[in-house]
Amino acid sequence: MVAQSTRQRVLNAAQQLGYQPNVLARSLRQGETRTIGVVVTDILNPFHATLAKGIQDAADRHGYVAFLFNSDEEPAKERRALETLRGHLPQGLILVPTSGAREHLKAMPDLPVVELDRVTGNPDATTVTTDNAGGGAAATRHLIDLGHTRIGMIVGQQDISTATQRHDAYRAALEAAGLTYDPALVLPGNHREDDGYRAAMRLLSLPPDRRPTALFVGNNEMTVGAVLAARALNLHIPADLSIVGFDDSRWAQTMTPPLTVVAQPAYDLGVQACEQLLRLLHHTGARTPARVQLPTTLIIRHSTGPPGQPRTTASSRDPARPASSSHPPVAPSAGPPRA
Amino acid sequence: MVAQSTRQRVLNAAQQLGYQPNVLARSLRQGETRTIGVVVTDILNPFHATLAKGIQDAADRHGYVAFLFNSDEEPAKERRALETLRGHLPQGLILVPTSGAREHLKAMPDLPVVELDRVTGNPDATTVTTDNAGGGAAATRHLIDLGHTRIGMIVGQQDISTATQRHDAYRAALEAAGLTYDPALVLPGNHREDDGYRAAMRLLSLPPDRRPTALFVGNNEMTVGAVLAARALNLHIPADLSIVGFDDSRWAQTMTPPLTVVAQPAYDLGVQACEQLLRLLHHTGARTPARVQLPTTLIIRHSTGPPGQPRTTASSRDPARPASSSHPPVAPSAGPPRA
DNA sequence: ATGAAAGCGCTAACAA
DNA sequence: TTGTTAGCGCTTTCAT
Repeated sequence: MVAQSTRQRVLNAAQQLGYQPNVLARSLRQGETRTIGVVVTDILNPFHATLAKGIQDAADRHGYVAFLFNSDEEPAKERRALETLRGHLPQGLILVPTSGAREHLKAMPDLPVVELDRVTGNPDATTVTTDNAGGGAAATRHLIDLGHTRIGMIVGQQDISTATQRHDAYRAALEAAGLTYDPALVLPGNHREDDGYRAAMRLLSLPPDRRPTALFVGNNEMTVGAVLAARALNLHIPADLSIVGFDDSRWAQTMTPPLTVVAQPAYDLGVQACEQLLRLLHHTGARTPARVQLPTTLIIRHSTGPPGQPRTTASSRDPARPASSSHPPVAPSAGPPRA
Repeated sequence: MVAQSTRQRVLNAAQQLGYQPNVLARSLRQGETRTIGVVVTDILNPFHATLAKGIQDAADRHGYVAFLFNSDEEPAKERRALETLRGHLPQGLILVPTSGAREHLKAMPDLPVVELDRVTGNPDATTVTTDNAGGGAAATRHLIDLGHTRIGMIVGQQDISTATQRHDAYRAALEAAGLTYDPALVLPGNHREDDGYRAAMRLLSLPPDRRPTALFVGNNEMTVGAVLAARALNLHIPADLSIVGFDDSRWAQTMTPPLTVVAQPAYDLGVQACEQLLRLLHHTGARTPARVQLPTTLIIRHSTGPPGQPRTTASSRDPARPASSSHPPVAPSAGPPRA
């Protein structure tokens, strides 16, 4: 409520002096920081980095700033991150939960929370996830359709919702096809590359008549390990072993052979999570919690094929084959939007 | 200065009530936020994600929290990030600068800044970088020693210090070996995968007698593009084309064939940057600015070898070769510390 | 349309 | 050792 000219002069002066309002004082006064907290499980994992980018971009569009923390898959670190975050009075929280999350969240009862990718099981929570059941089923059916009957799975920790959902879908798909679910072919891992490596080594070292001819691996990092294990055992993909991974990545697109995967829309997951959180903040109407679920897509590349003949040792045949002519050239991999 | 028992009781009560000091009020009062700002160029690039992790881990150890932003390689976004950051009164800043950074930093003259990986050229700046000159020279010499005489380079933007340093070292190494520097074999790119793809496509489409037999690619993302371009042209690595990349990664370790690279200690760079910044904050003595430079390592894998015979079309020979036996199995790739 | 004053939650300084 | 007070920079309210 000032004359235009005065307004302009003040604004100019502010500009000149490089005045920047003190966000802290403002936040303290009005009790709103325009800040949201984000805790992902592993920022070095491209899937999580992409989630984070989606969140930050969306938050920025709405005038919020997102503070990003890392739990490194460790409940204790998650707890620390949440405590640190809390001191900064975020107006909401987006969390890829560890197994300790449900407990930790009790300490911050009034904070709007969106659970992203995984879910703590809290029935009141707003969640943004992917269709893990559909993805797990599609992957397993794809292998069944190719003729595999001994399909192994490397599965994440059973206290993580995505891992159990993918595992349940795998089991259901097997049984729906009349195949028996063999617990000996299912090995757990803690979501990291070397977990996948170790699990695959064990599964692939079974005697030939019991060794799986195909592997469904429950997350992107463990898939890398599984592929390396197959290489170390000199098993040819897909002739000796078919592999389906979960979550697409440039690595999956460009490895030889390009990997068949269940793709998840990571960037959109992040954007959705942020949008849901902002909805929570604004429509403070306590209606039924939102559950957003985004679809997965089975992308069939060249790491899956019909099963080969069982043989006594893996390296006993394997005729020389050209490395690059077995599949078409690959164009530059598409990433999430960058601009 | 309270009796022990009282102290305990108060602490307990605080715990019970879930009391958490209000960081904003505290910061406002004491004028120190225990916060540092971090702006990297591309959080989706594993190199930058690793820098960020090193910084965050180090900051955490010292009781600081690091707020992470993204400039997406765009000066305008960098400016926005810095403005946002400034409002939150960080006590210092770690920046992987874009070309606009020098200008942007003028708006925040009293903020201690560490320039990370790249350098704006400000002589007063504290910097933490790698030995780009040494790395570029080692890569080039390696190719020369293998017998290559037409060595191309895909180089980053010339207003980015790392790009010019690597390029200058390449040129100097060529000339030191008595080879002529051919500008037609040097193509610029904007640090992204598709820039590398396009540049490599152009270089590799030169007539056979002028086409480079080896490529030194100036950063990790563009190297991916270059490899895919070689595949698209059905050029065999290393028989038809040797490639050396800059910056190691899991992708480089596990692609076929495993990539020869100049490795940089990304995680340590982040840690060092944070430590230097904290040193600036505490030893406020305005002595000569620190310049930390970490070494690079040439890791010779299987994407480099002696040049083949020039041929008219790339796909005219290429006898079938076993894909997996030409190099030893690869163990799970080592990453930076996670715990 | 403008000015004055109170107070957000904390801590540093001082007084008792 | 304990209690009181002022003030960080801002916004909101109320009075002019």
